[in-house]
Amino acid sequence: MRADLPVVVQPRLNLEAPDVAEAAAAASLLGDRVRASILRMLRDGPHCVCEMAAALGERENNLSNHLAKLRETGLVRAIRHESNGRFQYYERDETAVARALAAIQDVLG
Amino acid sequence: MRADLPVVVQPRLNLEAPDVAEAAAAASLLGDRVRASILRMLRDGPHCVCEMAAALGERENNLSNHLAKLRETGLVRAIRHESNGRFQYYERDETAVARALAAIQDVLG
DNA sequence: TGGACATCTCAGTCCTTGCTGACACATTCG
DNA sequence: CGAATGTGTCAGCAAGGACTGAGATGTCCA
Repeated sequence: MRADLPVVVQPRLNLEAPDVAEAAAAASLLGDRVRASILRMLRDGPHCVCEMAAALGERENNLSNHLAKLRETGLVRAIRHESNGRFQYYERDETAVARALAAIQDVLG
Repeated sequence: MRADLPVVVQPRLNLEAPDVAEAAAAASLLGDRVRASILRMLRDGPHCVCEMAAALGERENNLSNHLAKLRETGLVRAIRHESNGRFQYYERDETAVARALAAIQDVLG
């Protein structure tokens, strides 16, 4: 099912550039295996840094770097464990994640 | 509306790494402004290289490089214009695009 | 309080990747 | 055919980003 090609011989030069800044920024974050894994794991609920580091076979400080980027863009936030403040838990900001997905959907959908 | 934190004091080390390879690969392509713009513009129908290059303010060979990457991963395909073979038109492979979106949706959804 | 543990920060290094420039190839038109 | 135009390819360069190592901070427990 292929759309018909335009019948013009001259290319249409009035095509305008779409605004994909938000989608590209979100996709850029998702483009890294570690960050994509983090967001996928946090889909099922909060996890602490050491849990995710162990699951991914990455060092804790490396994961902390990636979490910082996700934190700066608002996709995740850090929360303290009530009974054990030593572990740093993270959870997704579902509103921000939904916005990111919507931006990507506008490009691909 | 925040999910309750696990009551365990010890971190759960049995967490397994999710498979995000396809999502990360797709997002990596989308993470570039030029490629994201291409996919967005092609959403509304085929366009030739010079049209998109003009719209984005990019050189044609640069666009050709990006189109090559999208072609290699199957997201777009090249088609010839019937009445003017000088212009190279591109269209999306909607099946491949839908797969890419589904992979990303599995991570963010 | 001191030690162990979990995390954060940051500079340095290395690798990846986007852009450019030059050239090759194909198609159209005079 | 030869010139002009549109596109593809590729090496080289430069900028960006991921990973590491060392040190600092904060929390729990003996």
